Amino acid sequence: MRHIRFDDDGTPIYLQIVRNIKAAIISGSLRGGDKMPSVREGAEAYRVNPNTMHRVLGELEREGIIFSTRGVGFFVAEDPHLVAHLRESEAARVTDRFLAELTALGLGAAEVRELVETSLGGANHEHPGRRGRP
Amino acid sequence: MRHIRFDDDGTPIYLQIVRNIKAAIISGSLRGGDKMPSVREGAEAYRVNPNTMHRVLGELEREGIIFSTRGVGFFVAEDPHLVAHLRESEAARVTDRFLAELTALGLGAAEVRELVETSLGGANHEHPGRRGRP
Amino acid sequence: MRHIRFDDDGTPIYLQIVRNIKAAIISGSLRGGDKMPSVREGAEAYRVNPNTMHRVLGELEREGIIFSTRGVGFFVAEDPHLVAHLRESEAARVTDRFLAELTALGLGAAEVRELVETSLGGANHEHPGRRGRP
Amino acid sequence: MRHIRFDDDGTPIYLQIVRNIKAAIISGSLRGGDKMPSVREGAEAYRVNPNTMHRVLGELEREGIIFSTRGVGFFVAEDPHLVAHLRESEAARVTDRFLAELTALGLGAAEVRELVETSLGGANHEHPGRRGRP
DNA sequence: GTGGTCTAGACCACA
DNA sequence: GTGGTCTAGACCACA
Repeated sequence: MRHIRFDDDGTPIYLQIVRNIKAAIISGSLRGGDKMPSVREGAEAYRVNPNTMHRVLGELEREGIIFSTRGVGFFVAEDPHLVAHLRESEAARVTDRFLAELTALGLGAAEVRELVETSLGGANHEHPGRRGRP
Repeated sequence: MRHIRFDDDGTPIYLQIVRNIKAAIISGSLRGGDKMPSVREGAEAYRVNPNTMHRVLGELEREGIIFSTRGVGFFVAEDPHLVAHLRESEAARVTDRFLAELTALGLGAAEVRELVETSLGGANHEHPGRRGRP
Repeated sequence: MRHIRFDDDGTPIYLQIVRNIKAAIISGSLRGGDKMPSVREGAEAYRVNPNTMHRVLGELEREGIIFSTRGVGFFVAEDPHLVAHLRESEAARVTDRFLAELTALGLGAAEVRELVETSLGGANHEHPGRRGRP
Repeated sequence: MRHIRFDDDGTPIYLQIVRNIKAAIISGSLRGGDKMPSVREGAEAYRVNPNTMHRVLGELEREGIIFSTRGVGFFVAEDPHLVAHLRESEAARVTDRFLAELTALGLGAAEVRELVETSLGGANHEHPGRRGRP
């Protein structure tokens, strides 16, 4: 019998770590100016090869999320809009995956809207402080 | 430094396999009346312990998706609405997770709708054969 | 000569324990909201493996009779109709087994009724407090 | 914590074996005139002490179900009514236990009758060949 | 063979 | 601590 490989959803490890670090910034547990763990520390923490960790930091630097100071290390960028930008791009990524999954199940736009409205109706997903006046 | 375990998203393996099998039924690669792989075969295929595979099949049986005949094997139920029911419940699960993720990012209902509409507009997510006439 | 295994009546241990716990709830020695013994304590008390005890508690949870709070323990559900429901389902189970046994002995409906009436007449099986006034 | 002993329903082993042998006679797998296994064989088969097996055969002899011929062994009695008598006494025993269990659950005579009628109605428990004329 | 039960023992997340 | 998951491996009944 054929061996079925399980898909962790297939995302390469280095991108999973990238996302994990972005989540840490969005949640505020990592802030502008904070020093990142060194390649060696990060590799140990995530149990990956140092090369993989290097790739992670390189990708984050390429996206302008962190920057390096030679001989010192990597630091989180001090851009005041960093969190907002990360939030937006994560939201877009999550939404794209959501629509891809529903499409794979054979649903169309109308059914997607219906599902979203039903779920929105069930719980209060309104962001606090943005509700209309009483 | 603490070791961070990477997150397969944390879902237990047995539930991932359960979902995988449901997907096979939704996609039609597994049909009503089909014999499931035996506990031992499935365990080998998914590279898990037979106990874990048994748990998977037990869970599917509990949900009425498959049934077992002792000494013979497990079979997919022949309920004509099985695929429709699975599709619905999977869609609901995916939608709930989607809204939970966006809420965690701090988005409200209006922003969710906007994201969905933008993504729906971007690509053609209409189910083939369900579009209105021109 | 073949070794005959004696029959605990063949019921798996985990189901015997499940029934035992239901009896404790029906009899009132276990009440809504009560904390159940932990998996490890129960395993020791019933002299079974923790896995088996976990299966017992899992089955009771699946039936809605108890619920678990991670890191805290299992508790008896606080459903006001719990005892009545358990009593009914146990009575039905006992009755089904009774009729199956008599049928296996070759008895028909008329003979079953006769046996029941004879036995009811012999002893006082009337529930206390439900008899008519003198 | 106190150790809970499980009850196999408490019946002594020798009586369980006695019942088992009676069932074999009722079912016809043991017939009038058949030779019983020797004490030593029976002890091995049921995995009990020879003393226990001796007690079993003694009890069956006392009830007139088997008889012994010195130096030869035990044989099933050739009484033409043996099966009918065994059937009746087993039916009475089963019925008594049934009523005891329902009484323990707090049910009265009316509820017992209702349960029996409901269960009799559900399946066809009529003995074949005893149904009324068409 | 196939499913079903059980023990032994490890490791994890959560509180 | 407590529940939850998983592996390893044994033994059983049923067909």
